[in-house]
Amino acid sequence: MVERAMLSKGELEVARLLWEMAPASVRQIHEALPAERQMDFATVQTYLRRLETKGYAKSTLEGRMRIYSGRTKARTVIRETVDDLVNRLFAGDTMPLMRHLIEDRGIDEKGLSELKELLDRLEREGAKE
Amino acid sequence: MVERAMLSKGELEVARLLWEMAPASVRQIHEALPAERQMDFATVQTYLRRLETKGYAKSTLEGRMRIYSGRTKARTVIRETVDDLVNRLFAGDTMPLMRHLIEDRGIDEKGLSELKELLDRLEREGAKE
DNA sequence: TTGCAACGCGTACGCTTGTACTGCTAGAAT
DNA sequence: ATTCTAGCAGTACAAGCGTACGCGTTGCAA
Repeated sequence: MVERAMLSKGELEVARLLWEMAPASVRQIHEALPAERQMDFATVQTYLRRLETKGYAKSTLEGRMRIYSGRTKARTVIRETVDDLVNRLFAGDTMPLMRHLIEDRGIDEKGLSELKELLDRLEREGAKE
Repeated sequence: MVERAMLSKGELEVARLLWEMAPASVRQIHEALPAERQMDFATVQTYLRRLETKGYAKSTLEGRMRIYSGRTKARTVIRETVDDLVNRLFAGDTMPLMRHLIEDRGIDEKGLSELKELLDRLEREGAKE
């Protein structure tokens, strides 16, 4: 596994859109940003360039437009990011985060049943070590 | 709610220890750092100072030692931090994070049953809106 | 009583991040 | 042919962050 520099908060936001939409032009990503998250076109450009520099994205010129797509799986980045958070905020223990998510943020009906299902399945398979 | 500057990753680590141990001296926090997380004494000092500046901690001089304790509840900071992560990485949707935690990180027997209990309780109370 | 070890406090400094401007260019419009 | 437009690449730059040195001080050991 290549050692990649960790993504900053801003980069993460852009990366998420990239995973969702890739391949995508700068403009597409820029337009996909949530309205309240106002950000300059050029800023998005910079983020994408940095993502590429750090090895998280690749791009090609399509005519005069640069088209980006991801080069690292979302899942990998998510794992790394969440791991880092859990380490720093909970000394590596997942449960407090889980508790927080469920108790403090609350989940809706659908989430609730999905979770229960997930847990049941895990139980049947035997909990991971 | 006072507008506090967000905590950086490093600050979070120190803040966590502070919540656990407060009231605590710089040295106590420094020693409580996990062995592999090598960090200079002076660095811990700086973090604590910054935590205080940002309004997350308060301190008093006890003889020649500065004793710190938290001034914001852990729960609040955790909420803000996790919210931020969820927003950036999952567009504000909690479920993917939950799924990730359960499926990709795996949980042990104990966690599994605790979670199930939690969910059952929630279900009885009626899922949150 | 002299010196050292421990501590706080101020300061430093290079790196990263957030945010954006500028100059250049190629295609579109007039 | 000339001007407008949209996009890229490069550059900028202040604020924040990670990390730590060094000075002045003080309680304790010798």
